[in-house]
Amino acid sequence: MDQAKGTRKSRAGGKADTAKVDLTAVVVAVSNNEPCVLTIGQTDTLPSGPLALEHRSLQSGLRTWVEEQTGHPLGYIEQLYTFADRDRAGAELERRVISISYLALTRKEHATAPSRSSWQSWYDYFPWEDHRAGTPPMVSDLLRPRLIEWAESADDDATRLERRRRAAIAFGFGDRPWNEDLTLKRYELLYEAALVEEAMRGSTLPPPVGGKSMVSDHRRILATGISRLRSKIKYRPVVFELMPPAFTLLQLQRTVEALAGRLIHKPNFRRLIEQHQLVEETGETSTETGGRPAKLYRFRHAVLEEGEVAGAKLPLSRA
Amino acid sequence: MDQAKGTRKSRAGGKADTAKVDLTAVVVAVSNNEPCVLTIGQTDTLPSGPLALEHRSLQSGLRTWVEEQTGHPLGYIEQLYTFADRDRAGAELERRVISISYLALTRKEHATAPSRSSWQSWYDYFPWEDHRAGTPPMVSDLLRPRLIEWAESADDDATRLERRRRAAIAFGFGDRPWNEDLTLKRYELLYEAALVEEAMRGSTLPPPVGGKSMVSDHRRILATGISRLRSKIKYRPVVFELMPPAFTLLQLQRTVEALAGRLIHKPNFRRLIEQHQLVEETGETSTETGGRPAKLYRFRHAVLEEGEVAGAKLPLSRA
DNA sequence: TCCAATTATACTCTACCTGAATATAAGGCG
DNA sequence: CGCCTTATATTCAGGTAGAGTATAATTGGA
Repeated sequence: MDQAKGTRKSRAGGKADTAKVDLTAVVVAVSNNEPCVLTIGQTDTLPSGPLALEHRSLQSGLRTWVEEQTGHPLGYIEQLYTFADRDRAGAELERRVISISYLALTRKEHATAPSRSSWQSWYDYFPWEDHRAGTPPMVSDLLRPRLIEWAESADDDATRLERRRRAAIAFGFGDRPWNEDLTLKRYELLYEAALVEEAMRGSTLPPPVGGKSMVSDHRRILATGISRLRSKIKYRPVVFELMPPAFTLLQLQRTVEALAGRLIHKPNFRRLIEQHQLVEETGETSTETGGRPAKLYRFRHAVLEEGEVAGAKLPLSRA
Repeated sequence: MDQAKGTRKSRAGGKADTAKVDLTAVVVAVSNNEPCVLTIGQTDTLPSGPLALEHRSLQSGLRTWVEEQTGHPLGYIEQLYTFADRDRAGAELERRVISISYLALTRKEHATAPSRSSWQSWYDYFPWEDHRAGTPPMVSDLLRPRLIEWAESADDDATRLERRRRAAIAFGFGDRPWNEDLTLKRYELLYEAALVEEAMRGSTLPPPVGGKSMVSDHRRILATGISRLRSKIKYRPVVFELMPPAFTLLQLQRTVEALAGRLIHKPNFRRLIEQHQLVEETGETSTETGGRPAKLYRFRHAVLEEGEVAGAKLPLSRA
């Protein structure tokens, strides 16, 4: 501690209390009922860049980098989390790297310029997170046995029990319900169990359990973004950031389902949307749905002005 | 943007993409039904210190600083927000300052060493946030007229309407309900209206509207912590971090009320606690309450292990 | 001693919210 | 025309939350 105090006083000079600050964005869009994240290059890398002095704020720095790297101007953004794991700093660096991550919601059509960015489905990175068609086979056939194996490999009974319990809660084993919000917890558990590629860099041991990995800790950041978004759609009307100006109620439902990774009871979904007056009819209808034409709706922007007081939430309340 | 790109390439050398990183803690305890925050010195300053290379992580750096400055080892902590306002950097500094803030919950008794720290009531800094005895007079008599004045001073009708609406939502004017979670929003509104001291540093204009201010942006950080905690007690059993090992249900209720700044319907509170099985009887009773002796309870730590799946939430759902 | 004040604990009633199922309407298409 | 598909409306039961009321067990004082 005295050491730490020492570094404080030397703030003007040394590298000890100086850091490189990186801004990283999880940019989300949904199209064709598939939730996507924006990556740059062919390298499974999230848009990011160092905070610089000419940036007026963290947010404006982030917007600048993302627009430059991907051609997407950002609308809605919110801060996610700040990471500073030691292993983020390459061994050759004498400086720590801080990574401030943001969640951004947009639509693919908003791109203004072609660029070397591309959209990837969430579920390419997290195949165990899509429960829209029921529990994915890979969960029961692959993850579950590997996690049980991991639990059993613990040294003492208490740890074994604890690991089994954590896995059961996170993945909904046994008769427990699956909770879509726990994306980050699930990823961290798989990391701890060394079942994802990132956890075993430099190792030669058993192969990872599935899902593309990403550069450095970007998959963890993506998991953080998914968790946050899945929670948030339940109590704030943020889905509409991902919708076109006019949409049918089923399109809206499918978008929510894509994000949540689970299906919703249709009549109840409509009831909630209507009773919270989140939308209003445009007067038009769409016949492109195969059956009876559906009314088109637009988001009632007034709900944003009505304050967080009133409901303004979406279903998915609990499994 | 080209400019920004330029700085990126020069990352190895210049000061442009280098920053000083500060860790700041909002340490909360409740005693005598008063929610308190830990400050150092006599200067209304939150415990804080620069992140240094020898810190294993952000959290451990924070724990080190707080323990050194206040003698309080920390238990529960969670990250709040990362700030990087330009005006945080003193004009003389060529480097940006990043401030990563945390919320910590503890009990005053946990102090291990005497120190130059002290506990201050939240409501000394935010007198408009305590609605336990009804809406405070200062809100109706002082804040409301000043906010209306501010709204009216806008240039155009749209802005005037917008300002009145925002004030009404944030403070629950008219027939709107008061929402205790909006602490940060209220502070930001007062800041924007230049009704708090921090907003008018260097100005000579009308006096601020009340409440002690803090060093630099520490009052904003405290507001962030209060907002987060007031939201969180509704869906996670974090209050128990602030309780002694054994307590009566009324003590528990008073603690929640102290945090929320509003009163709770007693029978409903007990019902919720019991039906979520958050506590278990110790078998003892307490007669120090003046009337009929009250059963003593302890927190059922098992609920933490039962996963965020089950309820585990507290009342205060909506006004 | 016994009453009054104080707090603890238990019970009830109603409105609303939620999950789930069912019924009817309006298009396309062979 | 009749069938398939999707849209839209309605109903029912269980649970939750707000609010009010009743009874129990102490202390302190008349």
